[in-house]
Amino acid sequence: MHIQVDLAYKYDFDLALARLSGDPVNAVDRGKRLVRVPMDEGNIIAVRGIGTTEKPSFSIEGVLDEYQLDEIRSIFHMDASLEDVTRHFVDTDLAPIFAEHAGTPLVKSFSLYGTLMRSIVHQQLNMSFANTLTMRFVEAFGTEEAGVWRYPSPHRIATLDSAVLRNMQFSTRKADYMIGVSKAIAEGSLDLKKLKQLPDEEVIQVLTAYRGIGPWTAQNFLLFGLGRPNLFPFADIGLQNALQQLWGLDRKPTKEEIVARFPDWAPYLSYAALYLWRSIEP
DNA sequence: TGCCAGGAATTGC
DNA sequence: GCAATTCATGGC
Repeated sequence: MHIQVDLAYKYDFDLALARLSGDPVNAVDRGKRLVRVPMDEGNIIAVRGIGTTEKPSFSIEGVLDEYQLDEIRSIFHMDASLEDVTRHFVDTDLAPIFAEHAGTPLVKSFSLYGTLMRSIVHQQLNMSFANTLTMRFVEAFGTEEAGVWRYPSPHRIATLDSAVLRNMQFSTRKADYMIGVSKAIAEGSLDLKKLKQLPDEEVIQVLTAYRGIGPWTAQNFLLFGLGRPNLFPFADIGLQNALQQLWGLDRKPTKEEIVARFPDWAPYLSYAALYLWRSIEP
């Protein structure tokens, strides 16, 4: 079955697909304007762009109920207006990049656990190598169905010896982080779904209590895992580079210089981050 | 070749 | 408390 979803605001699906395809785990076909989403319930839902940026329309394909349709709309940010966000930044220093990439939605990750594992892998590694490692992790321990990869269960990773990951070119430290967090989830002491109900600060407090999860990883989880609108990972080197370029600095901006802009950008700090990242992507 | 990469923990003062 | 150091390896 397929359901058509039309949006009344500007939405650039091709940009969304471009960003999603940055992670090779995602089953994106930019030519067919299609992405297939492995749902937590086990089924796979395809989202196909059948409209334009100015007149966005989507075909949601697969067996799904009302709950899953809501989930898809939430993941792809088809449930709130991007116009409000864009309008908010018109009078700020970020106006040019919001104009250039207008309609870029905040698309969430397809898996909460995957977001966490991927974030740990990406800590202090270049994107290319980090993506290679993430894909290697998923292909070794995850599952695949009809060309769509799914992150492994935390239970599977919890039982691994760190040497196994070490042999796959993960650092011993990263391996310990990933296994440790997976154990907490497998044992039930860490429930990622429950974090949905907590405010940002409490989520950060809960997550950073675990070895390997610092502020950047926790903020990343809030932003791309839970889709929270007001997070800015100021420790992110990519964001620092984007701001250095935007502001024409010959050095990286200081934390103080970045935080000084927050009053203007709030309550949409996540979108400031999203569009800044977008501004330095090819 | 040496520095950097979508950090975090540990150590040193 | 905060800065410096360590981790670990591919990319350029």
